[in-house]
Amino acid sequence: MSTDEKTPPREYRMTELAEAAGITVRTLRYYRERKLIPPPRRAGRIAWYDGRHLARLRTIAALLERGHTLGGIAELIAAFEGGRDVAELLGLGDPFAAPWSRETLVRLSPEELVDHFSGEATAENLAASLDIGYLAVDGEELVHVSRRLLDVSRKLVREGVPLPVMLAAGREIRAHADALAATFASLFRQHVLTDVPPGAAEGEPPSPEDVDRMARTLDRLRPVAHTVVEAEVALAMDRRIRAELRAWLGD
DNA sequence: ATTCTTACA
DNA sequence: TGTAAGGA
Repeated sequence: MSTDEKTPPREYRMTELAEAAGITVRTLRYYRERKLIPPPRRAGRIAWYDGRHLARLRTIAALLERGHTLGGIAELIAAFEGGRDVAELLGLGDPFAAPWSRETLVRLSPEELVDHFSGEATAENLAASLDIGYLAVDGEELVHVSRRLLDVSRKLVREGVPLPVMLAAGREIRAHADALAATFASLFRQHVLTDVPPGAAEGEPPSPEDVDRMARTLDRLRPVAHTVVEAEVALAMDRRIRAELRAWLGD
């Protein structure tokens, strides 16, 4: 049941945007100076802001509420935008566009998100989801990085798992997944990519050919990693279920 | 007169 | 972060 209010690409003057975001004009200007929000469109004397700016301001407010400093938020934003540029530069593009991947991005209006997680769609949970990287802000919409993760989140919440608890678990799993990815990367780096130069860390800039080969080779990690992790998790869950049952039966 | 920036506290 | 002063 989403109310179809008129949401044409509205634009805001400084004062309007500040009021909509619940901050002062001075603060708005301060955020802009600190590169926390993109520059507005300039029409002569007037600075025009749009929904993306408002969304960004809401994100900043949520992160501030959660205890982040302005400096930390600026780094997050820079890393997010910078990382995207680096990926495109390397020709990797959207990682979920790969043919082997079953991941799809899901665009959601804030209203749809509330529909999915009614009572639990709070500013804190939104900030946490942004922080983990499950959600990203794109203009006036939100983008979930994985249809499968989104579906399973809804299922778990319906099963009674509180969203904050689930997000904390997600954070934990993310850490393990990062460690797994690092293991695979190191494996390839040391034993498969032996003929590739050390890298930009301390040396000559790598040739475009090397960059290309590096990207392709690392890309071959993906199916390998998927298979190994899937099989190992299956085995681990098997062992765990047996152990839980044994403990429950009081063995 | 309005809208925004600069500069100082 | 508020605000007075000044440019366009």
